[in-house]
Amino acid sequence: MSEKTSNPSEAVTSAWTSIMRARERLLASIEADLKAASMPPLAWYDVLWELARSQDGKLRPYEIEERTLLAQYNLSRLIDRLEKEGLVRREAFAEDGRGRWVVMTDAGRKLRERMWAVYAKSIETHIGCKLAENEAKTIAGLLDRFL
Amino acid sequence: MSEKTSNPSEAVTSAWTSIMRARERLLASIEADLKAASMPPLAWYDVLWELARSQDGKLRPYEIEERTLLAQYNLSRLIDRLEKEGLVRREAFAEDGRGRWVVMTDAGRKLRERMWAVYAKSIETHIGCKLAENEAKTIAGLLDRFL
DNA sequence: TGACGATAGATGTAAATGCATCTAATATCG
DNA sequence: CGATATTAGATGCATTTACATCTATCGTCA
Repeated sequence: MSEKTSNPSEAVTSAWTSIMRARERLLASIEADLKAASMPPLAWYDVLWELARSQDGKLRPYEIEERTLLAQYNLSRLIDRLEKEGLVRREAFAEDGRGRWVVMTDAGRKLRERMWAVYAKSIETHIGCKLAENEAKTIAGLLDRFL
Repeated sequence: MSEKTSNPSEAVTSAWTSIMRARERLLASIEADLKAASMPPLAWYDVLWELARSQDGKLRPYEIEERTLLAQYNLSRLIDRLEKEGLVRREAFAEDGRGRWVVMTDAGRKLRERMWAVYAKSIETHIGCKLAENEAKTIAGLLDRFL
């Protein structure tokens, strides 16, 4: 009859708060490193990275949306900013008049690489240094259960 | 001589992206549940919870800041909103003219409890259901290394 | 075909956030 | 003591985000 859901255990609750806090702390550290290197925010990297790893350096907005988990309206405006900086450009999508391509420019590729140099070091410093290989795998394995 | 930091391993990088994505997804689900129940955002809960668990139901802003990882200027304005809703009130801190107390009101206590009913169920549904007890402990243990 | 609902993406407006800076009070140290 | 530095917290302003809605196009089905 009743939609009974038992309350979360102590361990589950503290797993959740650990996820929130770890992410908060780590993101702040990494963003700080990027900023210290005069780089744009991490969200820019995420989009550029999805484009870089795609087949032709171009994706539809909705594809980027799926891969980055950005909200549609946020992505739309993020693309505006990237475009304004010359890192991507929008092109028509012939097969569907509603669609667009987001195409990475050379400047976009270059910036992504420069960002990765900083970002990679930052990941290693803040995360890699504190985890054994198998621990990192454990984290990824368990957390991917939520995707 | 050189500040050599080796690049992060595949496993470390994917641990990081897993943290980001899991948090993103879970937070979105939980916030959606709260909103569906006409409740304020999770950040309100975090502050109210810190107040509720404190000795006298009151804390200094900087204490809340430390415990929630909110930025000082964000917290200051969040307290504005809470105060406007009658959930907390600011009081003078006698021992230091610069300081303030943030005092939880009865309405604040009540709301926190109502929020917890929703929040707890949400945690259990989205997280608890997908983790064994020892897995939850593993996550918390590993992620707390970053705090 | 043509009406209708669904989908891709953009956008106006309000709210929240980030950044820099400000005020007021306290601590430090010559 | 008095000048200076530091700390707690607030705030003006620009940027970003959330929410709702809009436009344009497409797919479906009578």
